[in-house]
Amino acid sequence: MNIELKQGQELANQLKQQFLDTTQTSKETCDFLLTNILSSYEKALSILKSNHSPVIMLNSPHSFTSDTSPPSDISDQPHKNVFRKRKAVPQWSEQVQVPLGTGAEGPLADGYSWRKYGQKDILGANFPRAYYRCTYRPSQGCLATKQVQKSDEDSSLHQVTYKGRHTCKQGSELTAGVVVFGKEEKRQKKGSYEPKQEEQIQEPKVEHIISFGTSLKTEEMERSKEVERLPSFSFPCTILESVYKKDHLFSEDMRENNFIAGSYSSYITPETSECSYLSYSPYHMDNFGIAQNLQSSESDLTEILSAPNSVTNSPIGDFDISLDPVDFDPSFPLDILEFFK
DNA sequence: CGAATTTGACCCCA
DNA sequence: TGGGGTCAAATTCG
Repeated sequence: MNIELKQGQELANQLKQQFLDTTQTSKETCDFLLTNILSSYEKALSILKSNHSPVIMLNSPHSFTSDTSPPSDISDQPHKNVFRKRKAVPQWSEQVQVPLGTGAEGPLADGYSWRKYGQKDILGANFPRAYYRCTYRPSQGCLATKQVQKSDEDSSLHQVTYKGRHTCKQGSELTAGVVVFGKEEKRQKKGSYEPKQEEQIQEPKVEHIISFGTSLKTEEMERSKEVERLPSFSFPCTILESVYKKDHLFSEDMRENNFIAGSYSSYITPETSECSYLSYSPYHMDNFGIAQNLQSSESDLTEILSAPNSVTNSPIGDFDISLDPVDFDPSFPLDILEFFK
């Protein structure tokens, strides 16, 4: 796997050089490089995938709606600058699939310490929804929260909705690859739906997890409700797309609080044309050696990438622009260059 | 014994 | 008014 990744890195570097010298960049060259990069990643990730890693499936990009967004958000304020600061709490959701028979019956840690503060039976849902907030909320004022709800259809599937960003500095000095599999449910109380695995797993944070993409995340942060609800938004099959659940939003002010969205490696399988799969496997990613400090790098990138938006007033359009010139496969992680920093 | 979880009550808003 | 989200006292864990 390391070989494949190394190769991908090399190819990405070549591609980077091509970008730097756009006058001599041929479409064929880029195409070739990208094809090989994708191939390398596909191989590497398939290895990961077969390693009993929990799989995170981001929600289908085609299900964008505005369930939780005020319907009047656009229509009522059509002339407002879409990039105005919004105080909406950034929120997004993921579907976390936990492999059976691994001892991990619940959603695995996402790199943060969470403390459960409530559980609620949800109308129409077979399983209750659990509410978590950052463990360090009292001490550091971190307002990040998440909700976890088991899927009705597949009990191994958990819908995880994150709200807010972590502003805390968690105990991230733990050894990489902390294995939480096998942590047994100790309590057998009735009504205890949420496996304990969910809690107090202080993963080494994103530094040990392949980044989902700095540039991608930045774009996410540039998004507003209005943008997401534009009907013309139709990325065919991208990680970007799948990140944005229909009824959840990314607020542009996410960057202000060092929000981390890229905690998972991502890839698209050839067979998967409608959704993205994120292999969330911090336990097997030690070999990547990719230590990204997203919290420190994203603000700069945000500045860079947000520039076009301010001109075109169309983040979506900017996406296209950023992809088209090089015939980017939309499923290809946009942050490939950052990926190998 | 401090920290985390449970769980019924309470609050808010559509 | 009811459903979803949060609070906080009681309970359990380590």
